Amino acid sequence: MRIRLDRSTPFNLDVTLCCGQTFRWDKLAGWWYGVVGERVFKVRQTEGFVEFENAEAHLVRNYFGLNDNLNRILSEISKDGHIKNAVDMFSGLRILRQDPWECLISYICATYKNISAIKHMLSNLSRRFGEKVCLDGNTFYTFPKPERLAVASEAELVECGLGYRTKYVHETADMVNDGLYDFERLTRTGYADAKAQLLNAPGVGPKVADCILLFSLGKPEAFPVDVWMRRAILRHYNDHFTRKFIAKIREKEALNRSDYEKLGSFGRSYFGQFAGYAQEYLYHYERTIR
DNA sequence: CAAGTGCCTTTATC
DNA sequence: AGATAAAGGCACT
Repeated sequence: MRIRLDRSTPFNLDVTLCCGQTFRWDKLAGWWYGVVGERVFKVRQTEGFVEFENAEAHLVRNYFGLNDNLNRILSEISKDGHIKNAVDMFSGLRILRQDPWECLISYICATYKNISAIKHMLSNLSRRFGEKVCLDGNTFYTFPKPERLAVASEAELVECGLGYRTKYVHETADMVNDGLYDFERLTRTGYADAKAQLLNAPGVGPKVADCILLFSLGKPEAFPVDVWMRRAILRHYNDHFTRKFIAKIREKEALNRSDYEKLGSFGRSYFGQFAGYAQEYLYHYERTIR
């Protein structure tokens, strides 16, 4: 099965899966394999097409954000030379629509870790607590259900390499298992309200919440600011802030909540309703070019 | 090869 | 309010 990609639907599968928004895809013999829900999606990009197996076209379109009008989004965020450069370089990078539960746990785990370590942790969690699914002779695992992580012992979670994140994951799994989060409803809730609700979960601060909102809850205005984005802002957008503020965030190890929100609202007011796309292009640029 | 640094931060405490 | 320290452990240099 395949989806045609014409000039009005730019897409770059490799960049989309490698840019650090998702952690459980593998490229084997020219095909990307990733578990989406209960199923292993098998996907590759060829001239003019996205080809896929073991999935349905509407699910592929939804997961890879192919319903978003990327040309319109890119022209809307292209406010200056720097972002235009990043957009030209990685054009076709799309924001995925990931599973909110998996995204929530993934980004709780992601705090203060590098991407390879995050992949390692999530792979451990899935292998130990998920369901085995095979395709083309390769073994994959679904992401563990909330009820499974809720009954896991903390010792088991520590063995997956979660470290101090263990109790956050465990308690958040409890909350989700108890029905405290209706992700379906959160996708229909406004950005600020949905964010406030996510912040009630342990291990979820403003940055983690923004990642969940952007990558799984369909809030393209979310503008996560991690160390790379802070660098990008210091390097290319410091004239949008006072000298004093820039000096402060240059020196400090960690951003406090109000400084974080200042940077986030800059992103939203400067780049507009698709600030999250701008963030992902700038983030990827900063990580690959630097 | 050892040791140091950094990592898509949050929370507790003062 | 705002600053500071502590919290795994792995990958990279």
